[in-house]
Amino acid sequence: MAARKAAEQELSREQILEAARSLFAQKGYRAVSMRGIASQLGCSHGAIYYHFRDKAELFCALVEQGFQMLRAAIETALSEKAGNADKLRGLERVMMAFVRFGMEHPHHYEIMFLVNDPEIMRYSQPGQVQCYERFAEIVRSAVEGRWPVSGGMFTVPWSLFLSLHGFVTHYILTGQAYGDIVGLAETHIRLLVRSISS
Amino acid sequence: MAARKAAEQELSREQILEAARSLFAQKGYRAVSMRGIASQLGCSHGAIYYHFRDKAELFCALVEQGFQMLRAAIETALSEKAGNADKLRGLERVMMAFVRFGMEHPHHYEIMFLVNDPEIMRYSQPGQVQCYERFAEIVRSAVEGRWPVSGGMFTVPWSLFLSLHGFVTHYILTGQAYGDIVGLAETHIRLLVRSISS
DNA sequence: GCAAGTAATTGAACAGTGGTCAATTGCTTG
DNA sequence: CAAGCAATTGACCACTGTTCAATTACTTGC
Repeated sequence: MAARKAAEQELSREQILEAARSLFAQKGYRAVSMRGIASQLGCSHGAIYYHFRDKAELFCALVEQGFQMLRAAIETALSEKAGNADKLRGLERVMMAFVRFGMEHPHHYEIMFLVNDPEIMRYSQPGQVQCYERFAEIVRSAVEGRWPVSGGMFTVPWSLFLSLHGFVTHYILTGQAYGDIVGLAETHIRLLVRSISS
Repeated sequence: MAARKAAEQELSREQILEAARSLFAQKGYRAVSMRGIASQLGCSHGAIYYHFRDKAELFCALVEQGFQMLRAAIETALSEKAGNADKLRGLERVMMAFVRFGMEHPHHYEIMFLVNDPEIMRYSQPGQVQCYERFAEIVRSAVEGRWPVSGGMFTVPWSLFLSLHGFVTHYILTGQAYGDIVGLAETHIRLLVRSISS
């Protein structure tokens, strides 16, 4: 006792992603229901399951887009009229870009780095690995010479990342805006860079 | 068409907390249902609502206990045959204690520092503030002299905390055990302390 | 000793969730 | 034009947190 829509109004993967993106960005993962997305699209919730296996898969498609955005933000920050001489400043800018990205796309960040729902962890997220690899490369390049990079695992990039991660995580939770914490972020990052520049 | 239990078998707040604690510790906040807790207690789910307003209030009661544990862990670490001479080592031990606490009580930590459910954020958590104040005090005391503590907001303790927070957050998410990451934690903390000891 | 009142418990009911699936339909191809 | 396919529907299931009238055990006043 159901029907099929006319070809013009048929549901596309892209349309679903777009509606879902705006909803997830407003309310976060759990607060958005498949029925909610469907009603925004003007279709039934069952239809979405034809295009995506479940809510998690739908969401993870958006997450991968998020990592692409982050990579772009990092490259942009790195190439800002780089004082190539001072790679540490470049690193600082990259770290700021990371914080900024997290604060300006909190719900993206949340799922990219902060989701423990098994239903989401099922899906692998290659974008995350790529993103971190790039960051580590930038750190290594900035530290080169000042620090014994070889000899055992070089965990400095990882420590820096986790320290930024803690910052972003906390301020996302408290719902603050990027503008409110730029100063604190700069102080935080300067302290971190200080620890590797001596 | 219901009944009341005999006085001997009546439900106490403590019993509920105990059952809930073990369940939450195993499965986390969302994966535990009120009906699940009730069935473990051998009562109906409605009965719990007589003792706690809602699921969030029940959980937050456990969180406050968590902060008490954390404070105790910090004090213990600080008083471990302290080389009072070297307060930086004491700080390192306190930071390790923090990481250890997080890793050994991941679900406690999760709700103490990682919950964004509005339903839980409604309840204020005084324990968190107290805990951080104590930590900041220890940092200030360790840094005294080496660093311009006065003059503007002294954000170093906050930066250190966020950097630890990022570490714990990440490894809780990946479900690792404390033993697996002690080494990494030590490296991380040494890097952080390095940034304030120069 | 008994009646009234209170405190605690129950389970049905409600509105919501994610997910499944037979039935139905529009479109496409032979 | 008939057969088949692809897309959509909405009833349905099992579950969630929460509410609340009804019921009962215990306590208190007389």
